[in-house]
Amino acid sequence: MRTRNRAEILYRTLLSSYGPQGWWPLSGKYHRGLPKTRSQRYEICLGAILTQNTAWRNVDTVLASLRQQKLLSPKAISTLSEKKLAALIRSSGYHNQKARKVKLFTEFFLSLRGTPSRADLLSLWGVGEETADSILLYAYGEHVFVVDAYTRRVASRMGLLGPDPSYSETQELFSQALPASAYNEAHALLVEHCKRSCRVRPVCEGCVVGGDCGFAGI
DNA sequence: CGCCAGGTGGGAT
DNA sequence: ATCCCACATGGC
Repeated sequence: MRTRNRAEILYRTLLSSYGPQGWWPLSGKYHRGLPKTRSQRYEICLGAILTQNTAWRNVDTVLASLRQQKLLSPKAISTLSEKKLAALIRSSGYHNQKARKVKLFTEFFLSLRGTPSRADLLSLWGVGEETADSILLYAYGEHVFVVDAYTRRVASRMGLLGPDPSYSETQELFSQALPASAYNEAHALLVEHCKRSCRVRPVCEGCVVGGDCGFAGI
């Protein structure tokens, strides 16, 4: 299908233009490949929750601060009260809700053996589709394509999908267009692309996608 | 200073 | 199923 082909071309264009992104970012550095330790895995999960509708910069501040206070571990978090935790993660926004989410997730994480199922993740209060898929892909190396607001924006503006595409149809498009080994990199590249060019108020000048996007821009 | 950021859950339609 | 809204801080 032509749409699939264009999605694949988009990925190749972004990769050759921006280079490999080396995701998931951990506090203070970037991490390539699967997390090596349980601690890194936990940090990725925490970041996935804290970054919900929030700029990564604000999340990074929180993670670095938790790390410095030796609180960046499931056991340490589990000993904190929800109120204490909320104060510690304040600058990531929605801190009251997120404190509850993190507490619930942490209990889940401590009881985990091996890789969680998507359904188990989704059953947790505060874990929706994007967060579940981010955790599966970046913390556990499962071959799941992560859809976020950026992914939908690009796909929609390029005419790969209609306006306001659903999570599942967006996921299906990219899942079928790309090899599973590229899911990790593709998501990271789409984020980078939207930060540089495909913003809410698009900066079409200098956009690497150029002619393959019919979006009029501003 | 208003806009925007790697969403989610709950309630109404 | 699909809208609509609350949730909150920080940087540009």
